[in-house]
Amino acid sequence: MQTHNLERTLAAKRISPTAMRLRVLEYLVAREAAVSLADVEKGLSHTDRITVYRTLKTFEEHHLVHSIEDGTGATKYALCAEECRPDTPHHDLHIHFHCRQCDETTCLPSTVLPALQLPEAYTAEEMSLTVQGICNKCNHH
Amino acid sequence: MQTHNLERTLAAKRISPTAMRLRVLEYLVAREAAVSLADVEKGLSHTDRITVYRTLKTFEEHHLVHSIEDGTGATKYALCAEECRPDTPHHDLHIHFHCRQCDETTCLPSTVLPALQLPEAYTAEEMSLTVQGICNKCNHH
DNA sequence: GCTAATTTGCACCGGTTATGCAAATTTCCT
DNA sequence: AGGAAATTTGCATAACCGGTGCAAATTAGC
Repeated sequence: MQTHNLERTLAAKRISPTAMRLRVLEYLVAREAAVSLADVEKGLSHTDRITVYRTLKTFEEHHLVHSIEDGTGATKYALCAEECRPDTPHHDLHIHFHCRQCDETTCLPSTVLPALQLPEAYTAEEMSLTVQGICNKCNHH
Repeated sequence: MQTHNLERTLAAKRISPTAMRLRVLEYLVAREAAVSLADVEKGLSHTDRITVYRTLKTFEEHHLVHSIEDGTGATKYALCAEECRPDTPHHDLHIHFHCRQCDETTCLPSTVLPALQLPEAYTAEEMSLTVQGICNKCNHH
């Protein structure tokens, strides 16, 4: 994502542009990796944790971000791809990569999930694939 | 797994067979689905939660069980397949299926994960694939 | 500008994951 | 079998994450 008009981004997902939401979105855009609630709280000064929490929930409900469980225990959030529409169920069917060295979690949208053959009588609705390892930055010393 | 000699199972993974560990293992064997710490605590009477917690951690360290993050917030544990050796890194490269109706999480070992093509310079060490949906039992009304 | 709706900030709760430490148990050795 | 050393257990206690209720502040609609 580049050259952001933050208000425009919020409006596209039908989110009222309050001061808090603009600050949180600005923080999300600046960061490449997925962020946790604690990350945002530390990154922005003079903010209430609960308000940030609800802001991220609002972003998620309006499909501006998607939540990621990367195994660290804390839910992380990353901006959705442009294709995510505010009214359709969004699918983040890409890999979420957690680097055990720098502890950052990143979306790998280029890696598409292969179709799965589930056993008889199982119905899949959602899926998530998390990979643990060493990311490209940490591999380049 | 069938006709268990519990002591033998523990010994194979180099775990001292204390009374507590035998009880927890017995409970794990009896259950088909993955169990949470709270499940074990409720299933066994007169047990200390912390002790069960540490017992499961010990089982995990010795590769008797593997832990699963199914999105419910609580870590669940399931017995490892026989191939898991106590000294090698264990791979639970099967699907973990969480049924949103009966709320049970099961391992689907028959469904092998296809090899992934990660982007340049990413090194994968572990991965987990969780699928949410309706399981076979709940689909059969 | 004024009213209604939404959003924010504070207090507070609950569940899960953890740690420290003394008592109990198990292991090991003779 | 007995007794010391190592491990394991149980209790107290705490950190952390996610969440709700409610009144004050802010925003939106007219």
